[in-house]
Amino acid sequence: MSAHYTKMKEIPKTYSAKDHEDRIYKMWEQSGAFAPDLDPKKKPYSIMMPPPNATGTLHLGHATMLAIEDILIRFKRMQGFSALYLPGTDHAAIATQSVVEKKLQNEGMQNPRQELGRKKLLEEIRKFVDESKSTIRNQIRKMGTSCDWSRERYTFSDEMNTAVNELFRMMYEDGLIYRGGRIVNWDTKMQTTVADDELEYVEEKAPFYYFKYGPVVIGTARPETKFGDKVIVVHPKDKRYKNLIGKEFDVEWIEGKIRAKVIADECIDMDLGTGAMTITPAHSLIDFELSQKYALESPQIIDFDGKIRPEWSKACGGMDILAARKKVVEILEKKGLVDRIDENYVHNVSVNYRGKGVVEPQIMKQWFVDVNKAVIDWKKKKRSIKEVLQDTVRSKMIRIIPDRFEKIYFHWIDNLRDWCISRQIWWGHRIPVWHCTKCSNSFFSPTTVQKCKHCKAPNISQDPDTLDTWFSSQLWTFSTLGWPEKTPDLLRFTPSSVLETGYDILFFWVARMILGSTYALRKTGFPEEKSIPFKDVYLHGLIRDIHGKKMSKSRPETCIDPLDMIEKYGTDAIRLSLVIGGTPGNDMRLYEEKIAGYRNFVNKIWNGARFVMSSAEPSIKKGEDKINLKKLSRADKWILTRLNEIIEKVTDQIEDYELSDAGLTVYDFFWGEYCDWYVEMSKVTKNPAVLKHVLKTSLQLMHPFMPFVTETIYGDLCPGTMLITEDWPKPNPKWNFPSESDEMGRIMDLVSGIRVLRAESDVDATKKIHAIIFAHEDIALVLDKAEIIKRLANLGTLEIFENGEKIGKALTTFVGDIEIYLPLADLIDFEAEKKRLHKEIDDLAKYIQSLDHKLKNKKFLNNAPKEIIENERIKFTEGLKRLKKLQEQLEQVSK
RNA sequence: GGGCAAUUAGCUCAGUUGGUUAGAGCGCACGAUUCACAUUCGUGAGGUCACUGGUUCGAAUCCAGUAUUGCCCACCA
Repeated sequence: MSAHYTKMKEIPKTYSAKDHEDRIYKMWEQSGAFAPDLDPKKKPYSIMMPPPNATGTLHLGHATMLAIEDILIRFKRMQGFSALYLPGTDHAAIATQSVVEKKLQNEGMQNPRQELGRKKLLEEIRKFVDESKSTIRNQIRKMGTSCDWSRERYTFSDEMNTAVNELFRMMYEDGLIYRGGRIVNWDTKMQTTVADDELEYVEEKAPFYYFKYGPVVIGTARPETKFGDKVIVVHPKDKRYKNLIGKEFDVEWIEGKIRAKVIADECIDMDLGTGAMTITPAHSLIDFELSQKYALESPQIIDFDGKIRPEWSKACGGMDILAARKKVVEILEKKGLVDRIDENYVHNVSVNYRGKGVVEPQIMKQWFVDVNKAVIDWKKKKRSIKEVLQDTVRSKMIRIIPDRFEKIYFHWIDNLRDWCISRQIWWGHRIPVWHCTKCSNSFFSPTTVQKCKHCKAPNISQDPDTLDTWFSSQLWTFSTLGWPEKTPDLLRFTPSSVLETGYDILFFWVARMILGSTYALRKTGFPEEKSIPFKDVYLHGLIRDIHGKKMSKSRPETCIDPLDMIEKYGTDAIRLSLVIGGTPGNDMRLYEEKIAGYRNFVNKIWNGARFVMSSAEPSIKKGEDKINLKKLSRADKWILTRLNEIIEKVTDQIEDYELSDAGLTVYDFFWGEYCDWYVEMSKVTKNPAVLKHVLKTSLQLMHPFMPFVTETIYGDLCPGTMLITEDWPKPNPKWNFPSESDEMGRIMDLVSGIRVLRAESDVDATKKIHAIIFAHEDIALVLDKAEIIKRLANLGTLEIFENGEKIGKALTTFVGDIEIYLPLADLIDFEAEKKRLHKEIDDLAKYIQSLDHKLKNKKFLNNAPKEIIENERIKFTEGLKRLKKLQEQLEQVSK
């Protein structure tokens, strides 16, 4: 028993991820490998991690994001970049406050806001965030994320608050931020406004009512908003109503007589409903815009709790929307004003995507960011936010991957309205503006003030509202680096190299970062190309279940928890299954069998390494894997040539963000070429230096994808070094042996040929049979590799000749010119073999015929490129050769 | 209503600028435990590339249209 064998027994047969991952992660973290090397000669590469909610837990979206980002950062770090991967968490304003309020309600509180007051509720939330923050941090670590924890940031830290206030000041003084009474989306449940793109629509079937309103019939799904309607709008070209336009009259309505007038506007769709509508300016966007246009009143009908204001109706005052709707219809019915009711009307109800509270349009004083005011110095002109948003992408300063999202992005900008940034919740950055009740002026101040800036009176109070969470998120890429101070980190790492996130967040966040970054950095002296937040945007798809459906908590059987999967299969396996098979911007299906499949690959690597390290000195001593060019066998030359090709291919694929392909490239190479062939050949004759070198290089190539298993093995293979900080492999120009590679290709085909013959006959698979080869030109090659052929094809004896008489009573095949015979006389079912040959000859004949047809087609010969024609000719002659051999075989068998 | 994506083997997906006798993994079938690995190895069956036209010497690939599925945006008085 050799010493190597003893060593092998010490290594477990299967790789147990759990036994290594935490230890390896700790080693990386403590070594300082996650922090960027600040050597000024190194080029910067940076990724700002999209911050998960501080109170959240890791889900598949995070896991995908972390896997992709970590692959990129590890790759760049190994390539020698000064690679910064900055982690952080988000205070997630509305989401977090609603979670804590709900929690307090479950603990018995009726209305936490009222009962606790602002200060105490904020304390509660802060406590909750502090307690739960470590959960997500540890889960990020579990994914193997190589981010620099010493630079961790939080969107609601004091530093971040300084940055938010500074941005607010700049925008406020530029007149970009203004306060105005406008129609906003009011969430009656959370008691706050929400932005336009935070709305979600739920389809609902509701009756659609037609009411007689004076001389016209109007249609509506919302009778409860109609108390104060006194303007009828029709299309100016509508013949039905032409003579009514401009007229006034009394109409009988819900609460008695109303003086109504008729106006005309182009915005009316004549084909919709009756072509006439009354307007409710306070609770509909279009109606509001009309009321602005024609200077109409806009009285509030529904209050902020979603109830009818009492002054409108004795019967309905204080009622909920649905109850009031019923009541109004009842009243109108009694008055005989209901024309008809369509019961099958389907419309969309707006809800807040956070918490799903019903959203009502309301007119309120809110803070807005003007997207049309030209204030940014951009390419020698003052430009608006909208213009800059468009230019950064149109001019390719920012590249969106996949590029089809650029169109979606432009479309979004075209429809962009001023951004409502104030929220009526407490958990968030407070609006740094003070109002004076005496002179009714407002002014900016980030700190507490005692007196009004204008009239010096002490009657001042801070604006009660907080900022939309995306207002602070828009600063993420540069406030994390110290802005507004010009820190070395900021100067070095901005713009980020790539922003990686899900496509569902393109508008919420990606667009707003472009907005915030270009504005703030241009204002503080950065040139245009340094003011963008990132150069590339990589958008990953959503993870779905095996049927392509969204994973949903209501169907737990379809849900995959990444942490469970890590526990069961290891982090490397889950990382691979989230990356392989996915392309940017496309959703991907995930199921447990897939993860198990990649776990098998992880184990394959483990065992490949186990073999190599047990069959040679287990570790590589310094310089020992230097390859001696003079001592290379054909097999060595083949695998080294392939390795060179693989290095080049994988590098290109990762550079091009083709991560799935890159992963598959190393997978196929390691398993299908290195293990299946080279390692098997090494069991006959081995070159330990090459064996180890290819293993070592493969580990380097696979490391970004599967950091744990590769680092674990590397630790044994190259003691004293850490894979995470190793150099990314480069192809070695000396290892280019195309002719030996071709030769080995023929040897492998030959082995496969024999295997096929064996499998087709009823020969016991374990039986060591005899084979005869006529190798012709390849005689030296086949003689050289005879032992390998014997072993891989499981032959007992092998005779090799340059040439010879065709052998009867044998199974035969050929590879190129090489003839192979398995003289198994009594074991062969010659009838079956004849049948097989007939079929093969028939298929081949058809194929040759089609080629012949093609090669006789003058149009083909005139139009196709030379190489293609040449190729077809080769295929044709090869086919003929093969056909001839098959026919000879058939003759032999038939004898 | 507008737009985007997908449609290839039983399942999940590849298929580079048009030129392969259309591939992989899983699953299935048959066979294999001599010392890296049964989380393994070998072999195989299985496809009118959704449909209809068109462009071309040549189409899974390009164009037009249709169908199915999913998503996004807008509107819904």
